[in-house]
Amino acid sequence: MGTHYQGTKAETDALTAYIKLMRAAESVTARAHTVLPKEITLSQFGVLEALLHRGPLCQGELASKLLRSGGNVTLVVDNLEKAGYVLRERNPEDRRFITVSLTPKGRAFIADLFPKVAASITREFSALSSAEQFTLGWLCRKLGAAPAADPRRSPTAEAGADSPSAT
Amino acid sequence: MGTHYQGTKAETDALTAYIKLMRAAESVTARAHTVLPKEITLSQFGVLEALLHRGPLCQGELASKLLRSGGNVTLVVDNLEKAGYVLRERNPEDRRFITVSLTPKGRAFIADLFPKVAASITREFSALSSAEQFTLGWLCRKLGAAPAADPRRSPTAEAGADSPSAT
DNA sequence: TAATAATAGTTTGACATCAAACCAATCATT
DNA sequence: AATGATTGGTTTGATGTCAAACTATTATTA
Repeated sequence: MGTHYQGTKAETDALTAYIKLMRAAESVTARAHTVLPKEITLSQFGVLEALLHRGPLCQGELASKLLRSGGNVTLVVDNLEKAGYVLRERNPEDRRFITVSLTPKGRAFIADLFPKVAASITREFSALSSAEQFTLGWLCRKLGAAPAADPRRSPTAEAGADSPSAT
Repeated sequence: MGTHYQGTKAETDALTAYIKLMRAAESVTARAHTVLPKEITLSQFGVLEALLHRGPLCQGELASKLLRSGGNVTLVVDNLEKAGYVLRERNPEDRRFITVSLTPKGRAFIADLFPKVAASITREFSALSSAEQFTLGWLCRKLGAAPAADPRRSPTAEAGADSPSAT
């Protein structure tokens, strides 16, 4: 999103902030990503991390935690299952649900890996002071939450879980 | 990235800020995305916008502006070419380069569309004051730029173009 | 109870994305 | 000029991603 565009001040301000937001998100993710071993992807990491910190979940819950479509979760869980990191079990109460849980192998793997990723992200954020990190989080929160006074928005990326201990 | 993880304060601070950063980037993009007509994708929009505001570019330049791999640009340009929005021309000076430019159809399309997307993003950012937008941009800039005192980083997402009128 | 929602997951088709292997053109060095 | 290295693009194979159509299961309701 360039600013070779002659709009109002409000527009150039917003676009300028937007491109920086996107660059920061992409850069930090790309750099944090480098600590992942090659046998796992970022999406797979996300699923394993959710299972580690929240316990077994059904696929719909995973989809809403990760802000991804159901079809996407089906595929990512497929790949994790093939790799032996997770287990699928039909819920006998309501056979529509499938509970996904970590295998011992998966648990050992993610329990070892997560602290490394956390350290990596912490290292990235050390470019900002604690107060700056807080300010950034606060501004992002306002931005992400904003229903933005407009109807007809995509359903995707609208489920909550944005507060501190909530992922 | 949850915070059901008991790490140091620096870690929980960084992770908390990180998840908010990612949520904000995803939410804003998803919502801004909804103004795109269904015949175009976000990636294709990115290429057209770059060509509109910077003129014809070769694929390598597009890749570095958009922080994408060369192979990716090849595909996205393929699809834009099929749709009749862009044109590929070998550079006669140096036949390794391929110059990508907008067709009249492509130019009319993106010239009409861009202001709508700009307005949409501006609407999203109206959740923040002008000063807050500036602060957010400044913090994101520090974060995105940060070489983070660590070697062995991925080459991807490292090419500059982060300042105001620079995309 | 039978017909009809609604819900959870899967499948499909199109596009995106990367890394790695590859090809073609140019440059560098001798 | 010939060899070798570099550079720009393409192809391939694996994964991710969505929306939309589909299946199976449960809930509603007539």
